[in-house]
Amino acid sequence: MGKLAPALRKVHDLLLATYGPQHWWPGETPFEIMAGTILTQAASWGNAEKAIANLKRAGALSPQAIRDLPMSELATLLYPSGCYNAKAEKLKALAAWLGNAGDRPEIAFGKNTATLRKELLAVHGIGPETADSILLYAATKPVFVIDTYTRRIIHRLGLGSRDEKYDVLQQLFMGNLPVKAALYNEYHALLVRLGKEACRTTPHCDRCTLAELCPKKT
DNA sequence: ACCCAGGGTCATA
DNA sequence: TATGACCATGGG
Repeated sequence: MGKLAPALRKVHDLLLATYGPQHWWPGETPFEIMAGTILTQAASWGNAEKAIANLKRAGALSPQAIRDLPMSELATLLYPSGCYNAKAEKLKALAAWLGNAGDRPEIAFGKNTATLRKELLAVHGIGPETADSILLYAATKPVFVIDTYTRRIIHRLGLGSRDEKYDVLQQLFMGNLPVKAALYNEYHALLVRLGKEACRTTPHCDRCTLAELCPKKT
């Protein structure tokens, strides 16, 4: 456990006391969660949800169905989430990868975390944040997800530079907190919740929930 | 009329 | 390794 363990715990506890449990990731099946991680890329969750609803309505929320759909029809279903042609390619790649495990995420998730992460990163459309979101929220692996909100908040708290590498930020959390999926799940969701509230619009944390923890402005 | 949203890929230097 | 264009819709 590193030196910043107390600070990071304090942030978590304050956020949890303020906002309560976030109940992430919304989604009824592992595959729905996996699809969601791709559809929400650079898109609001609301728009991603519309695309998921379209897939459900079309009976296309399964790897097999996505492989069978023509690209143009798949893209049409994804329209509300933006970047729909790019995302159609990404879902095709995800569905192809799941095919290697007999279309059963539980089988794929049986591999050790490091191996699984490498495989996910090799899939077109899956980068570090998406891979880790899948590992944490679909596979329930203890992996901390780093997103743009997290970067900003860590910087505001004076715990890291703005352009820190992904792996470094991830280690900041995983080296200072118990390695538990339930904790990482809630923590990341709370950081996103906070990011939506105030930490984006205020140059300093005056209006922010974490104001008491932030360095005071000079 | 911008800027951003629970990013990632690809081309270029 | 490190920027920048691009994907593209919808809400503030």
